Amino acid sequence: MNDRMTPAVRMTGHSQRGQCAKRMSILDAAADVFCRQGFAAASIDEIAAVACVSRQTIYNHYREKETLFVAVVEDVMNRANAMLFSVLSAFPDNADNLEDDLTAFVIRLNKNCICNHDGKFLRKLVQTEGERYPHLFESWRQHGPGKLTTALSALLARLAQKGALVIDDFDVAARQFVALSNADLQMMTLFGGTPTDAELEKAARNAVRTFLRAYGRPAAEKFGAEPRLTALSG
Amino acid sequence: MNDRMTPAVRMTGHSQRGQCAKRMSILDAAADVFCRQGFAAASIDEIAAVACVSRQTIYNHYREKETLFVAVVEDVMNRANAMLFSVLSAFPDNADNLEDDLTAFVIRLNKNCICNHDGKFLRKLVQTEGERYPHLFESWRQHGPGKLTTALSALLARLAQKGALVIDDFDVAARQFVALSNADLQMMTLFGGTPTDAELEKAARNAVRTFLRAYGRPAAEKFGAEPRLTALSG
DNA sequence: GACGTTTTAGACAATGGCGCCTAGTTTTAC
DNA sequence: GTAAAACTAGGCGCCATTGTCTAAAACGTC
Repeated sequence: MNDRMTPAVRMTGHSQRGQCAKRMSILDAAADVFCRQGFAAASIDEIAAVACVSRQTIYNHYREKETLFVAVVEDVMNRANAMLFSVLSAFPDNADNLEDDLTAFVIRLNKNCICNHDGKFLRKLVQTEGERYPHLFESWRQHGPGKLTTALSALLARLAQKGALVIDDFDVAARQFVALSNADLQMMTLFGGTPTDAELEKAARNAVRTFLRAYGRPAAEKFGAEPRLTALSG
Repeated sequence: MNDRMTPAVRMTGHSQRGQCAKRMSILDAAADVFCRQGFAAASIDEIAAVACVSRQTIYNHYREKETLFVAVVEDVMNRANAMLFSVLSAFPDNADNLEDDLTAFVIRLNKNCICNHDGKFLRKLVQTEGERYPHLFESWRQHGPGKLTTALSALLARLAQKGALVIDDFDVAARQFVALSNADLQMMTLFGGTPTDAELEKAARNAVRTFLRAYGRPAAEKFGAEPRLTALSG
């Protein structure tokens, strides 16, 4: 009977320690089962078993299966959104060592936003249940990839203004930057596999090198020129 | 005992014309419902209704739900595979007008292999049910994207040998070519939307332009030079 | 027109999940 | 220490679905 007493994942330790822990445990378990089975095939009993919680407790916190589902999606989306914001705030602002800085950024982006658990969960769920929940799809689109490309567009524009890049259409460049960043990993990420650090770095380096070949400074300045040639622009 | 009179795949239209039509009708309807609902949520009754066929007929042709599912996947995969082969066979072999030829190729690739009904169906299904049917995922990977990047790698190498491209790693370039081709469309394709011809052409042009900026002839020849400067290479 | 095959419509049991309820136990608050 | 709240285990009714079965009807062939 008591297969596992695993007391969930984390708890704050104050007053509603138990309740809060239960809630998080349920959310995590539900995310796991929903992601693996899809909404229809996921059973409340299995979620309860994974969460080490009685079925009634789930119905106590979330009125019905659908309520639990949207709560799970909201929870994961909030986490993913915060992480994306955090990663974006570290986009390189400096034209020195642009290739290395961009590579490091792509590594962080892939590792923490796209190839991580939440990112895969959201993509899979949107593709699986997006038809049944259009608002879910729209919300994911605006908060996830939409925000990413919009923000990247502005960040690339800043770099272009400093003379580090030559870009005609910032939105296109942003989408291509994301596409290149995932070119080597999307096959692996699509299904279970998680890339190793070596694979992450290789993928990022390939992506940034090609991106800079296309959008970097023209060849005349690129070869042997110091980055400070057009200094005052920043 | 006479479970199967099915004489393989197609017939000239004599005796069992009706049977073949029923089979195809069932396959099409099942593909539609499986794609929209997923395997678990798809009901045989709905498939029968969409196919305008009695439920018993489905159980007559396919022993159980699972049998029908794998038949559907095989069918769609065969179609998609044939289409991919057809599109790949039209990859530009000539270095003249490379940008236009590549753009036309990308348009065909997106239109007939990636943004079309079968392509979306397979991607969605692999992501939805790949965990339950690993062989399905593996088969799709090898026959679909795997074959695409492998073939593209060889085709790009041929162009590089003619001096039209400068590529260090053909596999990476092939993956990036595919990634760039879908950069503008994947958000639209991920869910219902089908891109218009104008969107298809714009996406292809953006992709090819960036790809050629990165892998095209070096800048010294690129700027203002006629493509015939090194004529004998073609 | 007779015959065999296929399809149809509906009924059928079996299964399993959802959502509710209750009785009993544990945890938390005061 | 006690009362309230939350949790557990299990049972229950309801409903949808799967897969089988049967009798009637449609189809094509001779």
